[in-house]
Amino acid sequence: MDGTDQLSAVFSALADPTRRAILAELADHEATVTELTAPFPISMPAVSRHLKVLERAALISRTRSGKWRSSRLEAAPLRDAADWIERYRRFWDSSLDRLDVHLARVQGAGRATRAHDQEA
Amino acid sequence: MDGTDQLSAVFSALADPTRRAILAELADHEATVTELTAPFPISMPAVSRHLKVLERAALISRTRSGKWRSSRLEAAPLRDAADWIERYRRFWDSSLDRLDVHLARVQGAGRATRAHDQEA
DNA sequence: CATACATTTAACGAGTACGTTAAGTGAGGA
DNA sequence: TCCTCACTTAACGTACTCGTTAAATGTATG
Repeated sequence: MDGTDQLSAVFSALADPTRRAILAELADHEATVTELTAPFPISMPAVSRHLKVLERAALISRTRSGKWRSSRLEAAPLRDAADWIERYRRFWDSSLDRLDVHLARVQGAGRATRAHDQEA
Repeated sequence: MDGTDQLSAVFSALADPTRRAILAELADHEATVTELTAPFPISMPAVSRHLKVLERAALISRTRSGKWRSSRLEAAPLRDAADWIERYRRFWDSSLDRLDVHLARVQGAGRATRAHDQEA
């Protein structure tokens, strides 16, 4: 088994409430480490490490702008996570007549065919 | 922050490939611990612990049938996880004309209004 | 009752996660 | 150049994860 496959890294990153909150923040706007630290009762080094985890999971990208490092949301891995979970939709979505809508979206146009690991 | 909120427990449970594979197994059929152990190169106690993690995350329920304990998939928490991720769909779903389909499903009929923690 | 079978719990070890404070790096500004 | 600001890395403690093997536990069954 791989040390850390992509999907595991993503779910693992999402397992922390602070990191989820950081992603929520970044959904609104890019932000520097200082800005991201402000809302939380933890130190800047702690936030810096959270950002590193998110970066390793490819959930954010970072660019240097002079003295500041700006973090930007990268949602592609969330798509993979969503795709994985989607397989179980039928187990909670009681109205099966919605399946067509679901399939329409999953196989929907506007998205190129991507290779998916079959894993689980 | 909470010791372990529900969503964190779910994402944390999903972060392990073995546990994801167990869920995939249970999607096909209920299974005993022995049956669930067979496909994996780990000991039964290890699987037993994975099942405990999944149970704490409410992703499975278990019933005793004589000598055996059967595990059953409980997908409700996956719905919560999916709902959380869905908020970011617009960041990877470039074709915005699919938004209506998305909204149709998210707010779709057949699902009672549920309370959602606003958290992140 | 004794034995076997299914599963869990205990005890241990290595590795990782998450927080802290203190020290290091790198880019501007006086 | 020296100082400051933004951020990262180092060092540390505590706690949790994931695996192991060995010892319970609990439920048939001979």
